[in-house]
Amino acid sequence: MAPLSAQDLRSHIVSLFAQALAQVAPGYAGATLALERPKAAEHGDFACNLALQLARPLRRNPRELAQALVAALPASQAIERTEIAGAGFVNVFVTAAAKRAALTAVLELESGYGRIDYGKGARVQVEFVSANPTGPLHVGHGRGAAYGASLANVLDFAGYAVEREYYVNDAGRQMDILALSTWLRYLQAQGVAVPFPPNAYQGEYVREMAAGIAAAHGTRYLRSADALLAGVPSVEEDAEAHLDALIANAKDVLGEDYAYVHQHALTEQLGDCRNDLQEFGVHFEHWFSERSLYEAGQVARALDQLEQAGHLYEQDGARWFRSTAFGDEKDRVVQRENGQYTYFASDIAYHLNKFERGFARVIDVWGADHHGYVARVKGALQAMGLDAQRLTVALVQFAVLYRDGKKASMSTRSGEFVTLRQLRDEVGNDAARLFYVLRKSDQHLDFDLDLAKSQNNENPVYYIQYAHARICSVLEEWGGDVGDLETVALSALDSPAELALLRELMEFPQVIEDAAHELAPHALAFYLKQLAAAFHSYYNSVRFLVEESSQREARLALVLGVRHVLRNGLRLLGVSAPEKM
RNA sequence: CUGCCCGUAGCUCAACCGGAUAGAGCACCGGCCUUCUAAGCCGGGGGUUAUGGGUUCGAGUCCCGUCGGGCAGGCCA
Repeated sequence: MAPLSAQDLRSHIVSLFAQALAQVAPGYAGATLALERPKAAEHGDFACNLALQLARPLRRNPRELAQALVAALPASQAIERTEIAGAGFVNVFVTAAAKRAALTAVLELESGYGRIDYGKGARVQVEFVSANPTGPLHVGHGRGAAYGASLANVLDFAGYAVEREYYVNDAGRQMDILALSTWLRYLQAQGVAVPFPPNAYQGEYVREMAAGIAAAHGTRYLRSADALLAGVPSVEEDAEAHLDALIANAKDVLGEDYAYVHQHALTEQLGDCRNDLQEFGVHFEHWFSERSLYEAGQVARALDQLEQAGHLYEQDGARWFRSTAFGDEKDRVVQRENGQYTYFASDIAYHLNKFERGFARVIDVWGADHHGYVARVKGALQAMGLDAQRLTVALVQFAVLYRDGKKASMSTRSGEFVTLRQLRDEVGNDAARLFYVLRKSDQHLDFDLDLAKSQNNENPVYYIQYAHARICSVLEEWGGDVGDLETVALSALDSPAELALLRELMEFPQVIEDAAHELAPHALAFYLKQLAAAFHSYYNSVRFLVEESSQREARLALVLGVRHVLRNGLRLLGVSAPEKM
């Protein structure tokens, strides 16, 4: 028979059932039928629960229905046998020849094996990280980065046209606080006696930026403390008002020079963030500036649109969006009493902009602490007459670091947080990338630093990579040209371990589809562990470099196929596949 | 107080949008290196899926209550 790839084999069997269904229950011919992967090998390679699902509407005994389906199932060379089990499952056992043919497809497709057309080229935007450029990325951002990057890779592999985007919050108050913080440190370094507010950015990196400015421009930004502190309420009175007054004075006192300090701080921090992510294997097609929304008048335009649709109103001097009309708990302010737009206002404009760019689907990756924002953003989209269903917000739970079995401290603002860079330096990029996506994203993550660093069998990173390195080692020992293995006879592959491994390889495209559908890269990570386990088991059960050539070549072809899949999967997760360990 | 998320082996976690006997790893116990990498493999014990009800052929999964944990509830971002 002609080699069917795993994906083709699956759809081949689906079509057989569709034909059987059309004969047994013509009225339900259009029903969507899905094949399950049975957990237990005794249940075959595929299972169909169609009979169970049709039992009720047809008012027929499910086992009887299963009998009828099996009887109506067209013959196929790919099917060894079928059996009816349990309440009415139809278990399908695929022939060894069909499984070997799937391996042939793996060897032909190589790095393309597993790439599917599930997304049908639809444009999808994945926006992630989007941390304020006000300081180094910390370990919480790291999880969003690893999740978002892996997810985007998986979606791309599943046939979507993916665009990765980082939303740069370069317009808000937080940036002003950073600029102020930097300037205050600069003044202090110049010997000016100014206080440093407790709610300003405390980190060492702020001092470094100040030193950089001094080194490049000397005393150009030196001003008197009196002018800066004029009319500023005390910290004890109102810490936030204190900060805001200092910012206002800084803008006054520095005049044109304020823009330089602001821009310098932004450029420095964004650059640092970019480097950090690049080293982490995370890249973006677009870095989208919040400020550009204001400069292009898009914030005002978005609010006009809401205004004209009658979804805004004035109260207490502020402008509100009636988000309660769309299921939110309370209405939200979009423009403050002082005329300033809120963060929410630019977020509305940003999402309008996203939708206007024509994405079939928009995925926002947010920290779980932002879950309260989902309703209002979706509400705003609806209010503007857009289909909020096209937006999916993937909430990523926090990651908590553990060292020596104890929580490692992670407080914000105080400057005492563990940065992503520190984490990467400590455990390495591979361990960080894999550990971050080893859990379902909506699940809290306990990140065990000691485990991530350990070089032993407890560490899943090494477990998977070791499988890859072992294969490379075997192929090198063999010394032949792996290209030749593509066409060798595979009929020697017939042991239970070999058929089990073939079955694992066949599952890969389906794993990609599931991971894409569920937005769940962890499914891929689990699969790779499982594939590595099947390989290690095989490795210990049989010798590859045997005298008999057909057996030797067939086995080498099989492990070469495993290597392709391990590489493809690890690549999507941003983890390296070393050839030697 | 209100809303959202979560609760699965001693520990860390899976379970294919309701399917078959709830699965892995670690830890614990016992085995396997003169042969392609022992960072590996093989075997063993371990569960009332927090708890009480409900829905149906069938529930860890859906609905309600209770207990326990996390996160939100600014004219902050």
